[in-house]
Amino acid sequence: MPELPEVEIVKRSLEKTIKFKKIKQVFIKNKNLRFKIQKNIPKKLKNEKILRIERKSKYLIVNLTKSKYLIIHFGMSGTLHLVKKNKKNIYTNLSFYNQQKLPKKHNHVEIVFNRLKLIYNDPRRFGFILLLSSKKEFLNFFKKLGLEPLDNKFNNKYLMSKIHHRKKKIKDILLDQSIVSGLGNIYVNEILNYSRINPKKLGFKLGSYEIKLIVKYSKLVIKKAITKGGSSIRDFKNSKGQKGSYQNEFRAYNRNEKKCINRYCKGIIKRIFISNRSTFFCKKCQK
DNA sequence: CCGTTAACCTGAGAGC
DNA sequence: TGCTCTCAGGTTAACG
Repeated sequence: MPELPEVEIVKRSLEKTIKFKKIKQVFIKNKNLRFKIQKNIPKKLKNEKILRIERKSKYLIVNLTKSKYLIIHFGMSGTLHLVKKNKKNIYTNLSFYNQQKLPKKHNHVEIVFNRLKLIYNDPRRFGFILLLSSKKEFLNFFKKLGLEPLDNKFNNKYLMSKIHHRKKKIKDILLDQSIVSGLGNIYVNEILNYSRINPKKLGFKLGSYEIKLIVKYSKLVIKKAITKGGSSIRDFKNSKGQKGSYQNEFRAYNRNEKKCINRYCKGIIKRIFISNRSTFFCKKCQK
């Protein structure tokens, strides 16, 4: 579900709430996520202190003492929730998805602190939680990831080198985490609309000017999305509490049959499918 | 090596 | 009300 900006928001929230806290206990209610949760996690995490919270593309990284890294990936439907203890389960929304009513049967993991509980909830179970126990394991796990859009090294030259020989559609290329990491379906749709590039266009057909636009707007869109607290979709009804607002800025995603917002363009956004994923674009200006 | 497709899951919403 | 169908913010194994 969450792409880079949403995970970044969760990361920042966790920094304010659980950083430097000591883990008292960990419960695994259901180990069957995308990967089976290692049995020894509760034992290994007990009494560990949280030193740092980091994020790498769409992965959340909880850095513990003794070079332990708890990796959380949210898949399509994973969210984290903080529960204040003792009082009758009052939820503090950290995920920015406003799940006021927490469907408890999908609470798979609970990390208990002194007065707080951190809960991993994931109906579809495409996400996972993994413990890496050394810097070496850590580096190995992430070695295949491409640069993130906001990395200074993510520039025209880098992207050109990754794209110029590819026969895949540019949308599929941008979703490939080994090329650019952190983008997902929403933001790729947005970036291509800003760049006025047809998502079906093949990589090797893109000119250097188009590559330049993609680099520019990848940075712009991701930056703005973080500023806006990410995108919260499909839960608009629950309007209390904090929630992201980038969904109000969408130009393409979820805007089937609506007017293209690009300047001087009066085209209509259409929905098509590319690699089985909803794709929104304007035929008139995205060439 | 490359590109494409199906598969992994549950729930919400639409249409009948 | 209930049934069936489609779709959902992701990733990757397997195939040609």
